[in-house]
Order: sequence, then structure tokens, then C-alpha cells
Amino acid sequence: MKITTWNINSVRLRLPLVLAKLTELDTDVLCLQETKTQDEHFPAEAMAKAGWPHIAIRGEKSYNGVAIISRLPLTDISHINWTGRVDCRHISAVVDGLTLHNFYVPAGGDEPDRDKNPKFDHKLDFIAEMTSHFLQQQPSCSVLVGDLNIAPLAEDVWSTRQLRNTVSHTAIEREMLLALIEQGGWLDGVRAHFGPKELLFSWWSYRARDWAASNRGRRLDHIWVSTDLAHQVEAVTIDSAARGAEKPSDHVPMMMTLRP
DNA sequence: ATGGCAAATTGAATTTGA
Repeated sequence: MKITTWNINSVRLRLPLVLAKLTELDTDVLCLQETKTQDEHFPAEAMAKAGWPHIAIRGEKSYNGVAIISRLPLTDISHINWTGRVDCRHISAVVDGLTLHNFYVPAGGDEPDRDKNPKFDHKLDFIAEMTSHFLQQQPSCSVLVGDLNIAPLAEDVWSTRQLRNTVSHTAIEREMLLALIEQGGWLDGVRAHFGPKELLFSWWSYRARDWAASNRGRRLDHIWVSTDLAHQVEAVTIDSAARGAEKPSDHVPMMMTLRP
């Protein structure tokens, strides 16, 4: 079973990239974030035609939006309105006996102060609520993917020193995300696969003149597995080359292969 | 206080991303 996650930054604008990537990666499931598209405008037919006919979508105009696109049937399609907001940041489904959670965690704005910045407050509330949720309902046979907008380890950013006051890599976000993994019954599957030392990035800013030359990336996207699945992780791929596409997303696809 | 950009909306400027 191959599962891929990708913050696509507009699924309609990048539909050709998505269709090409589905085939190239030969993924069974593709989880998208920031689809920025209402459900009635989601390009479901094109994906069905390409060979991925099963979809679970939750979109809204202009912002956010998550989707699960699958070769195999999806059941138990559901979502939670985290922090009480109806803002299309989560969808879950069961595929081939596996419970899949697809998240788009709030970015958190610029200022890393929850008293001055409501967006940062919302982000921390969101992570705290995820922690208590999975603490109470320990996952099994589950995979959690998505753009979590936090790079938890020093090796998840180009410079832990220069980004220590930058939202996505502040101490409180890093601590809270690691607590969510630990208390929530998850394993950071991507980090576990590559080991603690390697620098791993999944996002590079649009603002760089040359994203590859400056290589100022961050690992904001994640694939976690419930601890019972730890021994089933066979392979993990970060498709960094996707950042060099024509009109790319600023995030790249990450794929995990699970053995049965 | 910021950014070398990009996308979606509503109509050239604003909001959001991170």
C-alpha cells in the first residue's frame, strides 16, 4: 500500500501536475491539502479517468480544503471540526483496513505570540486538541498525514538557529508536536525511516530566487503511523524534484509504502 | 518590521500562506 501526501496549493490550477504525479508515483492513495476548491468544482472526473475513482473531499472557496484520492474503495468517510471551526482542515476514511487521517493544520500567522496573534493561538489550540483526541482514542492500524505546518526537529529546517523565532519552528510548536506524536500513539514514520541526522525538507519558499541553490527548506509535511504499524513501513520517498516543476506547489509530495 | 513570491477573490488591491 502506497500513501502519498501533498500540499498542492490549488488543485484546479495544478490538476495536470496531480494527474502526472499519480501515475509517476504509482500511489494507491493521494492525500491533498490546500485544494482551495468547493466540492462541486473538485476535478473528480479527471482523477477517476486516470484510475483513482474513489474520493473523499472537503473543500471551501479560496482557503484550506483537503482531499483523499484513492484507487481502492474508501469507507467510513468522516471529519472533525477542530477548535469548533467549520474550515475544511481534516478528513478521514478507511482504505483496505487502514484508517487514514488527512490534516491541514493552521499556518499560524507571523508573530509567535498567542496573546498578540490569534492565528498562532488557533494553531496551538488545534495541536492541543489533536493531542487530547488521540490520547483518548489511541490509534491502531492508522496513518496520519498532512501539512502540519511545524518542523519539530533541528534537522527539519535549514537553520534551527535562524528559525528559532519563526512560526513553524518555535520552541512551543516543536514541543507540542513532539508531545502529540508521543502521547497520541504515533510514530513519525518519515523521520524514523531516514534516521535522526539527515536534513529533511518538504517545503521551500516561493520567495527564494533559486530554491535549490539556497535550499532553505523546512519539513512541514508529515506521515505518521500508529505504533502498531511501525514494523510495516517499507519505504519512504520525498519527491524533492517536484519543487522544480513548471508552476510548482511550494510543497513536494511525500510517499510511504507499507507492507501487508 | 521584514521578506526575493504565489494564489484566490474581487475588480488593483487585499488576504493568506510560512
